[in-house]
Amino acid sequence: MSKEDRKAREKERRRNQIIDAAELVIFSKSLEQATMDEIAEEAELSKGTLYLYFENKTDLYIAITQRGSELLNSKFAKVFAGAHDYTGLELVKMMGETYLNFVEEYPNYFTAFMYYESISDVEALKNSEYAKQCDQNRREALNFMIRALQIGMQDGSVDDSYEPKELATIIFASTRGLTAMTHASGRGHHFELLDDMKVGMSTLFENFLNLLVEGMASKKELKISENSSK
Amino acid sequence: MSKEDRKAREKERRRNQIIDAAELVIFSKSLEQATMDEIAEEAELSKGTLYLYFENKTDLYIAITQRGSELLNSKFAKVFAGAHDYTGLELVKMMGETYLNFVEEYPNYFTAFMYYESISDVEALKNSEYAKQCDQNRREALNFMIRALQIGMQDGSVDDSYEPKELATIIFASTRGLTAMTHASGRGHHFELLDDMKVGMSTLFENFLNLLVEGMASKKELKISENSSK
DNA sequence: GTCACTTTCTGACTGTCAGTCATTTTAAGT
DNA sequence: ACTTAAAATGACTGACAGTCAGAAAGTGAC
Repeated sequence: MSKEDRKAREKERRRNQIIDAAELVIFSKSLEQATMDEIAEEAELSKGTLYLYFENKTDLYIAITQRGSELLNSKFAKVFAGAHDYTGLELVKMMGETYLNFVEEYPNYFTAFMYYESISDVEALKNSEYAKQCDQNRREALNFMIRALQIGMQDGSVDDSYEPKELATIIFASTRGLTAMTHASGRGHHFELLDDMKVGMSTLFENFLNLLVEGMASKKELKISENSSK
Repeated sequence: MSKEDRKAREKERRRNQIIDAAELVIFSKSLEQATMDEIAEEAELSKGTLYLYFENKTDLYIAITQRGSELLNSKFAKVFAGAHDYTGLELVKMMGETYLNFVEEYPNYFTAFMYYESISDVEALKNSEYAKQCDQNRREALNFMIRALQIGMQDGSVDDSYEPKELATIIFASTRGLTAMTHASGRGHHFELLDDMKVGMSTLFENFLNLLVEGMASKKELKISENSSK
């Protein structure tokens, strides 16, 4: 049925055209200051049309968020494409770095992530197809991390007394906290902690990873040496 | 000048009365769904009056955020009130637990924190006196953590090869990431990771702290035993 | 090429709500 | 009681998200 196929493709194109326009307008100002009329004009469509493709303004912004999460996951996937040459622990570090680079390269997508997470009106999420995909993508990202940890536990680089899922969640959540800070201080936003201390974000992040790695690295050799000294 | 004092106090009382009402209304719904008219009615004042005390709706919500940050800091202060009996490392852990408890006890304040951090319109922040206080409170919270670390470096419980400020920032940011996840999964919000894995948040958090602690604990004895085994 | 029918698009319109401001009310001072 | 200053009011405005009746474009049959 190339007929319905083509139609579906065209619909998809329109959708993307709208999201493109929305990114342009919203990223140049902010969600609150951007209006649907502006976005419609940028997309060279009428406002009414936007509502044929998106439930409402929030839904449209979540579609942008979804794009961002897709992009981030593709970066993670790339890391894993060359996974053979690295230990699991190295993969974990690389994922962390990938995350940080993403935030620095696409701060606007990260702003969208932050907004998405701050949505307190749960109903608004339930009605959004894009929100479901965002969540799905997050699960997928977490699975990457779980895989990295499992590899690490196999090759002995990661302490296998942790539950991989649990450890992955911890690493993910804490890394997100770090990146959120990077993001905040990257603009004139909020308390400029990093300006106060004369420490670059990359140094900070490196230390963070070291801290984590130190905590999760396999303790086997150390344990042996500990015992042997007693 | 007890005259101006009293006036100032009354003004402060009005202000609090409005914030009380705003909390009641906004917490029961959400920021978007709450209207200024409702808040005014709840406060038994007219809408116009709200604007004598707050720049705009966002500013009012930031005032709530500020309250929350004040409350959180008071909890941190309590931890330090009994600091003598604990090592620096223990204090760090206790601060983490305090944070987690706060999120569980006052999820609405944490929602406000999340919103505050997601504000992408920087101008809106610049105009808010409350925003400045929020930032100030954050700095203060960070100082608590720095002090805990310094104590730890003194008593030998914390690895002193780190820069205290830097380490404090890392711990804070990553802990925030964890608490944000706790918060999200505490409601029907977003991907219910924690439901998937049959792991309680408190267990997860405990492991997180262990991981951090493991990484930042003083390595001196270990290093000695490592050397002695070679 | 035209008619019938469906799908897509339009933009004027509506309702809601944040924020304003001329006017009133209350308080304080003399 | 009168004056002046400060605080509070609520009707009003402007802006904007979201709607919907009707126009336009596309499709296919004859």
